[in-house]
Amino acid sequence: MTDFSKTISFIDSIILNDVQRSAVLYNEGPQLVFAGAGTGKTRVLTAKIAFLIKEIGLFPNNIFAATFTNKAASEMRSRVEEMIGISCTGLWIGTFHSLCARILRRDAHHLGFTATFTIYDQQDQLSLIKKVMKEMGLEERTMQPKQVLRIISNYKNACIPWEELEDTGKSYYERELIQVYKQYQQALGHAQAMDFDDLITNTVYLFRKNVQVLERYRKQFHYVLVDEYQDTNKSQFYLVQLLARNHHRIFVVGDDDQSIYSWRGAQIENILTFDTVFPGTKVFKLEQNYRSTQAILDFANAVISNISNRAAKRLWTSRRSTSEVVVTRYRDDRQEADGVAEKISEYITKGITPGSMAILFRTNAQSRAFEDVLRKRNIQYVIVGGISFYERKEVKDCLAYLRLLVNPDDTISCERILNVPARGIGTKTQEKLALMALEKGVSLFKLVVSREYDAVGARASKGLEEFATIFSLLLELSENKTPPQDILSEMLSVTGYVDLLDAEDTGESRARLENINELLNALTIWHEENEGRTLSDFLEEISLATDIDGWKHEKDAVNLMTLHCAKGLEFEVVFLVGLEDGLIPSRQNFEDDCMLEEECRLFYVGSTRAMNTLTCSYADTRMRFGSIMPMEPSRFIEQVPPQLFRFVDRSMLFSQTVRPYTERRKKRVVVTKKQERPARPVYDDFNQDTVQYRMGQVVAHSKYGQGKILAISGFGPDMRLTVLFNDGSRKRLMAKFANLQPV
DNA sequence: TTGTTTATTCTTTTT
DNA sequence: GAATAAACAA
Repeated sequence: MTDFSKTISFIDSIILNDVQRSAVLYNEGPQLVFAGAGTGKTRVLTAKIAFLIKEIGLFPNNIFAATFTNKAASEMRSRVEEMIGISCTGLWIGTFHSLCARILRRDAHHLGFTATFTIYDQQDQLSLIKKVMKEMGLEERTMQPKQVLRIISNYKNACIPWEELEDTGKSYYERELIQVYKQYQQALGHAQAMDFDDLITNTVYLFRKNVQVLERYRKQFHYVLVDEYQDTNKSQFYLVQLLARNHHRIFVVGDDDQSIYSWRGAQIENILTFDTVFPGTKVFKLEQNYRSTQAILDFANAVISNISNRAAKRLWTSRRSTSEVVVTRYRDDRQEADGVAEKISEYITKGITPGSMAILFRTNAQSRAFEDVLRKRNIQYVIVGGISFYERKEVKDCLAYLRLLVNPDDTISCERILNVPARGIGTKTQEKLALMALEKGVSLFKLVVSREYDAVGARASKGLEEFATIFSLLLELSENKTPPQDILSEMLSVTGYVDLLDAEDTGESRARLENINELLNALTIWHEENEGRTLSDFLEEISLATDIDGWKHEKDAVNLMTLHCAKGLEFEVVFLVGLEDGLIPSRQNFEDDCMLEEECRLFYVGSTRAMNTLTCSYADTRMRFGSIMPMEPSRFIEQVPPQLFRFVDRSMLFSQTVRPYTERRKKRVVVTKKQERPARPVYDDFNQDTVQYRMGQVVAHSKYGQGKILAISGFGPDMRLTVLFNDGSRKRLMAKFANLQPV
């Protein structure tokens, strides 16, 4: 055993429990740390890195640490720096994608790529696959591009190149698919582009193909650490194995109960069979939860207990419960949103910071109802994730211009902006140009800029000339090392992009201009903070940004995000909403037991985000796909013993209110499994002092006389009634002051 | 070729 | 209900 007695004082300065401490100090070989939710995983990982540098004497750049988000990476980096008081700029910490991009920028020339290759996001991938399929004459009807992309992604995640698949296709369909895969990869190559999967797989291919390169990195990385190991896929596993196979200095942390990314190729087996791949693995189990109260943990444990194949563990806590878990039934999604918002404002009044509360949902589409109702109540909120800033049309247009300056082979970007803003280069001209480019063996962009294209129509010819002129100006600026924000603003004025939006002058166009301004600001700030780095670095950074990366925990804003996005976070108060069959578990996963289990784990992940208060809810009906759908409570809720939560039924509060969809509701009542529902409605203490009203009801007012209720909005103390009185006047009244008497 | 309208699919989840 | 594709007029 190595003697670390002299190190005790350093490690003691970090608060660790016994298991955490021994996991940090162990230095005899491969380590697998099972870290349940809220057990201080990040702390262990950070302490481990600090220990390796400070006590084992590794240099920061000897360490390869893969985290799940860039945000986690930069936080860990600064925590390590705090612990050891040494700058850790050399530390290789980041997502697998960022780390691989870094390797590939340096070494992808061995694979025939330039150092400035472009990273294609999902939109770009889709455009490219559609183009490839069109060239092959495949109908989108027979093969859905998205589906094709998913299959290709699966191949890549398993590190199976198309070369291995050629001539193995059993059916016509399969053979065509493999051809698409081949064409797609070759198109990526021609465009000097890689998609997200390529970043990992190409790194693996590089290491497999080129032993010298692999050896160089093996020598550099004395230690490999992986966070969220349960969410790694096969290619990531190969990568880790290639780096650590010889020295076995590997440390992985994860929790099989929180594996929620199998649809992205993640293999839960990676963590469950780790000790057979790395013999002599020492397993550590972190089971003390520091986050949640007993009630929340009991609830979560009950949720996860329905899963068959899991590593044995039992979370415990010493935190006594302050409140019970509540499950609320609502009539529809709007009432749910309103109920949650109402609770939130109650908590705010009690002095709980909005920033310590979160609303978690299964799909991004669910956020809208909450946004509306929070805005109405003047409660600040942030949506974490969702439609990324960098995915907006106008932003992507700008980025496409910049990308072309860095990578003239990037055909997808070129096609995107060749006619944006419109300059008379229509689809027909573009098709002609594509053909010419193919014949001459140059990229579309090079063809146009060098003006080597043959005759085209007069209008198109003028447009192309304009495009070429614009770019010769921009390229010149770029070569003269003009700051990127200046290049961009030059492009915006010379193309007339801004003028067009200015002229439009609608709410939408103004929002777009604002986004463009924000992009200019972001570029300026980045340029100031990253002296010496190139435009290519900026473009990479934003392509690989994770949803959570841009999120700064604001004190005054309630957080809205998907369950996936919430992984690794914690909040004092959590609202888990939309707990209905079809949503969670998602309808698409009904058929597959493995996927159903994953949905269950997702529910578990959501529940364990809560520190003090957990409120779950579901609705009887919900607006989906533009129409109202009847919903059933999630089967996962029904699997939890009823004594572990308090059931509150608010669905009967008003017989009819916002939407009069009586027919659907009648139908729905028949379908209801009455016995399986927790008994009779238990009315929340919420509404005791308000009177029940319904639409169409005839009421009397002390001053205005008799009238009929036309509409009801809000509820509880905020309920407002629109009443048509017999004298023909229409009044909007606060229910609690109006004192209306039923007639 | 461009800008309108209409039809259709779509929602899981993300690097 | 929104975003995209197809269909159509100018």
